[in-house]
Amino acid sequence: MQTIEELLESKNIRVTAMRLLIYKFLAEKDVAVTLSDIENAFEKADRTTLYRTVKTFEEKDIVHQIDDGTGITKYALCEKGCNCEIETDLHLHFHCNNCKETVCLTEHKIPQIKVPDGFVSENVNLVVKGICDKCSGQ
Amino acid sequence: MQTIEELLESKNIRVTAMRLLIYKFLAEKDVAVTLSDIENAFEKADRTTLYRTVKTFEEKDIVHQIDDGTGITKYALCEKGCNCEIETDLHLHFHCNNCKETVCLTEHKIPQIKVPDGFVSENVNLVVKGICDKCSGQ
DNA sequence: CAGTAATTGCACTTCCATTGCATTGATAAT
DNA sequence: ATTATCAATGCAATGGAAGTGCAATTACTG
Repeated sequence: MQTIEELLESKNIRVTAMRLLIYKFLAEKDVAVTLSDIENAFEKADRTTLYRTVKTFEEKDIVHQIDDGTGITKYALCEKGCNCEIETDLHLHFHCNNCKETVCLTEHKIPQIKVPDGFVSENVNLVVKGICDKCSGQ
Repeated sequence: MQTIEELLESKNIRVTAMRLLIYKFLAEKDVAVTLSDIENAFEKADRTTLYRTVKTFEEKDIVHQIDDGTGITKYALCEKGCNCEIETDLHLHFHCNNCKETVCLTEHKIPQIKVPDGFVSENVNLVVKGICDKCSGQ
């Protein structure tokens, strides 16, 4: 169990107040968030700073980007089971058509996808849309 | 074998010169196109008209929208094997990291994706990225 | 404590998607 | 045929998100 400071240092990222706050914000959310979500949570901070902080996290494999088809990029913390740098170890994402939230289904790996001869698969993005557990279970 | 006019009429869309031209343009492309692509092909026409024409086609299941992760919406004609209105009959899309083009792999159906209890799957979007046949086969 | 490099904030730009409104064009009724 | 009606088109403008340049600030190094 390492602290956030230790995590950032291990990735060669300077520890700043802003980064700690943004990391904590992401850590306490169990859904993927947009830049606007972060912006609303930190109205004092500048959009650009938030944008670049998230980009830095992304480069260092602290968060991963999610394209859930809404047209707005979302971000979520990479967790223990999420080896984003390994392209074959991608989990799927679920987008709820009801509450519009997107979650990582980390435990559900993407099955091997066959592509026609001549095509070389390097990466797979799989988004399942439907009704999430919170919205269906009432 | 029906004409384009008959197709449009069967979908209750008025046959106009613009729509015929745009349909033909889409029909002769074997890759998904952006609105800008269409715009470049029809410089005389207004962007809005092209936009709304494609939207109309989309509503009537003549074209389907593709989100290949580039952030730019692409469109492709629904073909015989493409029953877009039937959610369980979705094919996958392939985006080439080399030539940046996106194609529909209509013959490759998406395998059944299991989701956790409580989640209800209604729709699946699968984009495979890599190198396409044209770019790999030289 | 000074010097260097990275981080932050502000202003701006670009690109795509989308809408309002006036005008043109096509269908239906007289 | 002529007009009335409604859809389609074109023009202008807006909005949202992503991204960049530069100056000011903050954090590390010696």
